[in-house]
Amino acid sequence: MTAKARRGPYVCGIDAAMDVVSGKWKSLILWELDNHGVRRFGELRRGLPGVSEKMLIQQLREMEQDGLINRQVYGEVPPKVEYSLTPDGRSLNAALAPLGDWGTARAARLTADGTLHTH
Amino acid sequence: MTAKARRGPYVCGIDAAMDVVSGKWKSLILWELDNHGVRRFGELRRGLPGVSEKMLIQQLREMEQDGLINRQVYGEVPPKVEYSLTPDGRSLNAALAPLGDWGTARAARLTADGTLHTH
DNA sequence: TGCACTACTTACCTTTCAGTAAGCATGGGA
DNA sequence: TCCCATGCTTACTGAAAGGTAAGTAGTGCA
Repeated sequence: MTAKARRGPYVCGIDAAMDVVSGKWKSLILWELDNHGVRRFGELRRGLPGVSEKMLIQQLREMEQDGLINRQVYGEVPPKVEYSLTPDGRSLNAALAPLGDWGTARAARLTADGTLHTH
Repeated sequence: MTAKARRGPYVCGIDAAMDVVSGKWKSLILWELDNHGVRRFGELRRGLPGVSEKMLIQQLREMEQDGLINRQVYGEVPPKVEYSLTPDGRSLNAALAPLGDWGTARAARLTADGTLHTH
């Protein structure tokens, strides 16, 4: 097996969720897809500044395996592939919302304190 | 600087929250401290089966730096140190709850499908 | 003829994360 | 005198995550 052997026995729910959402770009992919509904590979790449093609595909593949996203291939040339969220992906994104709010509030706190190094 | 140079500019709130909660044991530490209120180092270690002393301290120190936990040292011999959550730590734990529920539901789904390898 | 477009794939390297094992300081009890 | 307990610290090692750069296929267009 080349893919990660994950889905091990989990200590708790957070564990199980983290297994699926950890990875530098996954939450952003979730967000992009939830916002736009459907996105092509190139659109996603342009929507996530700094991601490399290798990383983007890697994360998309894992998310597909984990049942978070759908991958629709059109047999055209040049190739066309569309990605969208599954119901699981959408509910995960919803479950991440409070965490996002917490993070936003924290970032605001840090900026106010001058603790954040913005450059 | 020996500590991680984190708190970089964040793309979104999830990013900021993940920066602080990623790490193999942090969510479990949060959970333990929320459950018990106050715990000594040894109690935490015994409460997190499989954690090494090195990892536990590393994560506790980072969480302290991030303002999630309080560290109370008693100048005794043998040493005695007590850890507890700050208000930020408690609110983070609350924000993690929906994610935990999602993960629990997912784990249940996987087990029902027979997709999960339990041994 | 050759270049562009798209969605990948591959090889290689660096950085980060995590685990093991050992050592340290101090005082009390056997 | 030696060992035990506690809460660390340090050095070394391996594994995993992530980054860079280049290559691939097939068609259309200049």
